[in-house]
Amino acid sequence: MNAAISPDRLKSVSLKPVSLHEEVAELLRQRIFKRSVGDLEPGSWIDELKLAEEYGISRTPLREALKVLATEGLVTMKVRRGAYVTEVSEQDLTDVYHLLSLLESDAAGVVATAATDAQLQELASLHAALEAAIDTQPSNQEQSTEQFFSINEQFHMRLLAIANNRWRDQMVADLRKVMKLNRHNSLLKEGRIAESLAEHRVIMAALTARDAAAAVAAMHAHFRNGLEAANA
Amino acid sequence: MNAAISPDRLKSVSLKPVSLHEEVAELLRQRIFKRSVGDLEPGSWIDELKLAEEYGISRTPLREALKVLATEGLVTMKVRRGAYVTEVSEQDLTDVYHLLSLLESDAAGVVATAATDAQLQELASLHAALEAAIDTQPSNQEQSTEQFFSINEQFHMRLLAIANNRWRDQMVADLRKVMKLNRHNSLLKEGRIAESLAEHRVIMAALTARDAAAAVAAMHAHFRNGLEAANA
DNA sequence: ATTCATAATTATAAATTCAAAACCCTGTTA
DNA sequence: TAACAGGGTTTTGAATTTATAATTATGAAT
Repeated sequence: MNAAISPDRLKSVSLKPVSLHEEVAELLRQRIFKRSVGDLEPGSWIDELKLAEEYGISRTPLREALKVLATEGLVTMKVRRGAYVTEVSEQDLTDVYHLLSLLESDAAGVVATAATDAQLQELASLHAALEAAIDTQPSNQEQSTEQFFSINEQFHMRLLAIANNRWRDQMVADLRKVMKLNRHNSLLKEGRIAESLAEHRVIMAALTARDAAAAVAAMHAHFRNGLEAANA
Repeated sequence: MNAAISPDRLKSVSLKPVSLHEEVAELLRQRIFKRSVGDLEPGSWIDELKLAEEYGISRTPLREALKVLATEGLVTMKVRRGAYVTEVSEQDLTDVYHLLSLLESDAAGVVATAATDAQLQELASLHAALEAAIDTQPSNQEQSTEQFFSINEQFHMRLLAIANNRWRDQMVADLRKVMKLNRHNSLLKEGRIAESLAEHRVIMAALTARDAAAAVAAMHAHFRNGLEAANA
């Protein structure tokens, strides 16, 4: 199932070494997000001994990883009772989505105000790529959709990066993780691609016009529509 | 200096037991916030061995606590190099304050829209207490100021609670911790009490009128003024 | 004298061991 | 039959030990 972590992981996997507990945290995140039945389901108890054995490590780094995940909100720790995968209610999802919308909309406003022309150009390029991904009508529509999702994510990421507030970036990253705990985790449903593209056009226009208020409003609308689609 | 943690801490301190690493995390937070010279100053390396000895515990729970603080942003961990107290730049402070403002303003909007009449009444009571704390002109002005700060904090806390989004609460709590890393950590400067009170009046009026947009704007203004005072 | 190599020291990371709390099962009793 | 007591097992929490990376110190060579 899950291979043990190889001893030479550090050199083979990445240039800069990462501590074992962080690596384990990432592995656990992925398993939690998968939500496969019988394996780290929401609400389920996390068997430290079993996991440590699976990964071929001791309980120490595993427990450290669990504490990191707990601070991120992915697992919940009960004293003397161990760790449980956090259950996210519909209310939680709505709350988290609300905050994501708030943070990203604000970021859009900041970008409209403070971005350099070169940075706006970058976003414009990404937006153009987004348009292009749909414009083309390939026989393989799936690939086109996939590309759209990918570029869409890049656009949002780039926007946040340009807004240049590492604390917000961290918060958005954590909130997105929580969203992923849910089964309908996609922030962008299929079938909404055309609408989404139109919304992006409005956002881009507001940014280009350096109209902060409009950019905030456009991003808000983009998120609002996304939520409605997700709940449908 | 710092007394060792007594063995019977659990029963004596609180009803529900709390794990050692959480207790240590809280102690470390306080020490970091104190910013006394020579003791956990920003940027300084954290000596695990020394701290563990001071507290009379092993390195294991201490290291777990450090990982929690790292996720909160209070300390920074470098692989194979240990933990360092996070240095917050002026830029960081501005960024964090911006987010606090954003989150609390949004909360005000939510409260204006969704709070029950009883909840609004609660806030009104707190606001009245705030007015009263100033109205009285005691010979001891210090006590009055102290009371004002205390009630002010209660008001903001209650507002967040009523907005009822535990994820936002968590984020605000974390951001406030970061703000406390700074020397000018007060979100509310003395000498601004009269102005602050006036701003609160505007906020309260908007809430009572159930005017979400006005509440958001009023809270934003409240924070904007607070920042200017802090930078002065 | 400065630089590079290497040995010794120090500190972090992880594994292992130990202690104690919670859970579970069985048997007894009301 | 249900509830409770008690013992054994499991599992968490913390301490201790071990391994390894990084730093410092030492010394040799250019």
